[in-house]
Amino acid sequence: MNLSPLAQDFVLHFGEMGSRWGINRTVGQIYALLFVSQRPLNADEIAEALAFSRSNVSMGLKELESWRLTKLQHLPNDRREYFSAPDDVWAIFRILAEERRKREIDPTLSMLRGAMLVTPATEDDRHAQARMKQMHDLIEMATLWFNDVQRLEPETLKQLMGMGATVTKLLEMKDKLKIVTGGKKPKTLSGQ
Amino acid sequence: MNLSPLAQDFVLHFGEMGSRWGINRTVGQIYALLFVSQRPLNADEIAEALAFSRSNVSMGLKELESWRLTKLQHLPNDRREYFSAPDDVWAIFRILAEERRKREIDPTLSMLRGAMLVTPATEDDRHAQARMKQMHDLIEMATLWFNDVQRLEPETLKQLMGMGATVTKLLEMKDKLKIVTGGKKPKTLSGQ
DNA sequence: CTATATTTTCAGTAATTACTGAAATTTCAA
DNA sequence: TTGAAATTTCAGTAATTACTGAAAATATAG
Repeated sequence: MNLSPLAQDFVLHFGEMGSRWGINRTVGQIYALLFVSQRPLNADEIAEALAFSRSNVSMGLKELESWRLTKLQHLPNDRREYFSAPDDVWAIFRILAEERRKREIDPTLSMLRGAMLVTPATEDDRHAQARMKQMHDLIEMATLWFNDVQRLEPETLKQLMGMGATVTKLLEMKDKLKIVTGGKKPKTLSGQ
Repeated sequence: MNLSPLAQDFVLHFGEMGSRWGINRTVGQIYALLFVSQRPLNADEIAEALAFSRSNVSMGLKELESWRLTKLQHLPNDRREYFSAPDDVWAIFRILAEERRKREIDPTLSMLRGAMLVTPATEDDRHAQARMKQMHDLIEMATLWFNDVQRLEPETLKQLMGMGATVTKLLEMKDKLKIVTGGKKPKTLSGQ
């Protein structure tokens, strides 16, 4: 199994990035390889193509599996397991984002929630707690929003993103629409 | 300088998270300390409060400075530099997101752009390149969107996020509004 | 069942990243 | 200027994270 320069570049890059994305190099390369491969690969093929030890590949695949980033299948007259990447290109980014939320956001949110419950003893603590509350509210809002967005269909998400900067225009429109429907007077937007 | 349990918890937690957020433990703790502190602190005070070496604090502050996450000031009759965190709570998240984009997205995007220029030699390469294009288009769209959103005023952003799941409803509204501006009477909105 | 192919686990080691202390540099009052 | 206070740099070391190879466990054909 020798990779073309095109595939090799992609795989190596994904490996380097992997460590920045919170998955390690091995996992990144394995995913990249499966992502561009036209046919499912077994663990030995992966180990050979990437020059990793068999055990490393095993661990990497296990991690990808736990994130549902592999599809597993068997070929006729072959006991070995064959792996491929899901067709959906969003999959990897959804998973990376989701894992990050779990590791990087949720613990902070719950720490801050705990801090909100403390009765501050000193003036310093009162100030500290007020600052933490600012941060808490911000993160909570962002998290709720993220949850909502994450549930959107890829197609809707695409549409939403495709609107790009017009998102502010939409906000304005929202207010205009309130006028039309006889609702409250809209606040002026501070949008630049 | 001894920290209250409340502040201590926050600072230690931010330190642990720091390494997950792409800033290191030292930098995380220093920022957290400045964030909750009511008054500016000098480097020695920071080193003492966090039990880090003076040099480590120096490097950490330099990094925070490079990200504009500190305000620097001087006190009367004191040569030392005093540091505090910007009031804006968004600041840290904006910076973290921006740094990540630079480190984690942009290099991938340019690698993929390069791959798009190659003329595929084999059927395997044709397939690999098609997959890469899918990924490229997705990342490019997300990046453009991110750039747009990043430029929004905190107030507008807050409003946008506050809408949460209704974001889909907004998409619907967009279509309805077309009807409105086209002269037809609007339907009642189901927006919660 | 038994033998063998396949996969997984894990202790040890390698590679990476973070931190310290000593020395060098900068700043500024006198 | 000068020299003491303040800050920064950096080589060496500590701590963390990733990888390997050997051994154990699991699965399946006969």
